[in-house]
Amino acid sequence: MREHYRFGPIEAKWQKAWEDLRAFQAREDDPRPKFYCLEMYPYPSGRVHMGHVRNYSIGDVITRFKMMRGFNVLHPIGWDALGLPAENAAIKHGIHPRDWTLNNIAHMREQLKRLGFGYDWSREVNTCLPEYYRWNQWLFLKMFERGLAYRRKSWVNWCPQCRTVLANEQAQGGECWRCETPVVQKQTEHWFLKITDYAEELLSGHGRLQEWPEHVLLMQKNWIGKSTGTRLVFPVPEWKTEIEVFTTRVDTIYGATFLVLSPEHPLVERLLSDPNVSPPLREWAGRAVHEAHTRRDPAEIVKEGMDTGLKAVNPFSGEEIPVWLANYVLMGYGTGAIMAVPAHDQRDHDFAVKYGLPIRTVIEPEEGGEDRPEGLAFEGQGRMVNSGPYSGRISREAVAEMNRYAESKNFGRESTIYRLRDWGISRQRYWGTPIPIVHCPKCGIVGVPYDQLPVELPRDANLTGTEGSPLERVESFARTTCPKCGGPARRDTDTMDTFFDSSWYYFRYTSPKEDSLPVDRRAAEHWMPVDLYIGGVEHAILHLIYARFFTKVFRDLGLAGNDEPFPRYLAQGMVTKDGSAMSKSRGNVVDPDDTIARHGADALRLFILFASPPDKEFAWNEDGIEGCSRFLHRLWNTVRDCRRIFDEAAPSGADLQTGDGVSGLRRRTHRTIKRVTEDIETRVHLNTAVSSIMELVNHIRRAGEEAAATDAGREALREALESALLLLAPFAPHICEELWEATGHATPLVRTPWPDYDPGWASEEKAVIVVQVNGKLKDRFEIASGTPEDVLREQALSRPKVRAAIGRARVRKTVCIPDKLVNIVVG
RNA sequence: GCGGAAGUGGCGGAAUUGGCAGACGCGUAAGCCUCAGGAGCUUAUGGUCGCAAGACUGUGUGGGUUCGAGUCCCACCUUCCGCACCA
Repeated sequence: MREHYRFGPIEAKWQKAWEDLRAFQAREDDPRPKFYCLEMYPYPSGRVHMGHVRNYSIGDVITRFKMMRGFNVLHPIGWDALGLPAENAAIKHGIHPRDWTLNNIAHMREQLKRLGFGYDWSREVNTCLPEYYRWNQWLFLKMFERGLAYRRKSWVNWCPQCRTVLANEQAQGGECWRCETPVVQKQTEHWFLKITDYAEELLSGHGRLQEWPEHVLLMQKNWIGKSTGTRLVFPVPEWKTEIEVFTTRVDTIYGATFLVLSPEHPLVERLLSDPNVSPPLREWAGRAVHEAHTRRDPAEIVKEGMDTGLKAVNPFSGEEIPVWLANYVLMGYGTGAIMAVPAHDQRDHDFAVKYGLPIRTVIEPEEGGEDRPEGLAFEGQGRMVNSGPYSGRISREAVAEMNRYAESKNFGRESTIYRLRDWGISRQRYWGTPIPIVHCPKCGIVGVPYDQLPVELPRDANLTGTEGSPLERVESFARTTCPKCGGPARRDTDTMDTFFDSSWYYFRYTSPKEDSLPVDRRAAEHWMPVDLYIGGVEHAILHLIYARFFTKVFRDLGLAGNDEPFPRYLAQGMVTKDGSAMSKSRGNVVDPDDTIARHGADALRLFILFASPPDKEFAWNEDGIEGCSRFLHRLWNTVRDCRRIFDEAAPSGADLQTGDGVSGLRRRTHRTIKRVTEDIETRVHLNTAVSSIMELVNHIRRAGEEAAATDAGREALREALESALLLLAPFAPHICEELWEATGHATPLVRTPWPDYDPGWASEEKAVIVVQVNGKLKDRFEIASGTPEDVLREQALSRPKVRAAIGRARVRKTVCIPDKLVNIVVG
């Protein structure tokens, strides 16, 4: 072994060795229990960044740990290779998106290999290749057949910068999720996936996700936004039509003094088509529609509205009330129309006050509701008043009866609604999966037959970045014949949202070469579900909810048997530097390649795992990595020094049960094995696992000299040293392999089992008892573990310092906790 | 506004079940080694007071429960995150 630690050649050597060994290739016919460890696959932007390094380092520790623990581990990687940046690069630099993407992948693949991550590269998937995206098309057609994919005209979020339609989720806060440009509204036909069919199951499935962070479940729950109430119809006699509203407070209906429609409500179109409608109303409605979607800061939005002049009839009371339009009613939630109860809803109250509409109290607090604050609606439950036959009833109790009455009279029913909306997947871009649909003037919308898949992206699209869909202008692509009638027809020229790809890629890893179905059912049954999924919390809503949705669709299509893809999800924290996220715009990016060149992959991995727990933010700091680099050098030197000791007097397999200096080292070794095993296995607290390995190594250095004196000592030293290498191997695999080999092992570490600990050795022989007087620490003493309480008490009371602290005070009570402390209460 | 998470040394962070606060690492200081050091080794390192032994104090703030609270309860402050007129 060399005198000094040179990480460069060592890391290259072992990366090649693992590859030659096919150490990370997973096989279905392996009899050991399976473990599927998955990290979110990267977008091939060009370079691996620290967020990737962190994400994949965590996954690699789990992978290597589980392998050493005897599991058949599947640890795949691939590329989320379709999407906007490739196209923007093409426009900017004249490179074809395919070439740009494949070049980036080639470079990033090498970067990942240099980091020493143990992937099964034979399962690599790449979503921009037809071998992958043909299954997007296959899945789309299956969904189309089942009515899960459908086309409708709707207002869509349009990003003028990216020149594409965005899903609501991608336009949160009125800004494009990618470039933060304000989103505008357009009305077009496009494709939706009916995720709302699964709203209830996506919500109830949370019950099975106990191993998810609670806040992620909560975010999803809010996103799904289940709400139970009543649907009611208000007749509009003048137009011989009716307006349907949704309310959670049917008990307040006698206080409904007007109805409000969203400016986007379908009835508004009819209203405005009337030539007699007043110009101000027409103008206001048009403006409100536009503003409804370009809103920036919700706090700035002022409630505005106008009277339509129409009247509707309250189905319970028969009262005729005015119909208004107002900007505070959203078309996207419920029915797009509400009954306004100003006395019992703050928003309605504010609106009624502004426009002088009547406010009628119909609920009174059950006790002492005399001094209600001015200007505030009473939104609580209480006793019903002014409510016809229901007056005097308790509001909470009347709801069920009112629902039944509405249903019996056929003007309403109890109903559940969700905030979740169907997922718009059409994109007017080039670098995506073509939607496998043909538009025939005779037959209408026709799916491309399965035997004609994939519908391949044409290579020669003109990517200028100008308005409209690039595929629309590629005549050779767009012009086709109808699969049904054979007549001339046009292809759908939209491409799919790339979240479609990532919604099922984890299935594809289980059988990446399968060529008759998206996934081989037997392989899916073998590997699914993913046992641990690791990735950034920024995907807590979008990606994770879409993936859960797709898993349920796979199940319903008979492709797989699981309900949930990721029973355990670890939401990894952000990587920051100088107080903010690393980003090009802030200029605080640290390049992993530079760090590897300076300190090696092992030091980088070790540091990124050591500096904070995986689920917390990680603050980069240049000095910190030097500490880890120093630790690896120390480890190297320690092994080198110990080898000299072993060379001089080889361990003879002496009895490890004896020897005094030996037992301390042994206890520490076994305690460390226990601690590290539990930290990785149950808590995934990798930072504390690393620190206890550091402690063990530090201890070996101090104890080495003394231990070297006896046979038993040398044996204990060897045990400690080898344990340290085994425990550290998942974190810093290259140096550990090298040192493992240097200490005379023929089998590589990657094929060596994780060490077991002896519970007897892992427990303490002696306990330090803390003595408190009135809860204040006064003294401590060492005693054999398991010493009974009365002996502890006696010992504690006899200590001079304790006696001094007690003085002449009377001992009222003593509290004894075996192996821990004695607290003497005086006074 | 609603919901959630978190506040511990100069810094990143430990403290697994209510029981020694500050593990491990960084930084800092002194010393050793060295031709040299942005290398290595040793020691010290929450704060205040003290020559010292030691004493007091200390986990965002204020209360509470308890023999004992970083940990449990109540109120508040700050920061971060999510949602945001959701009927």
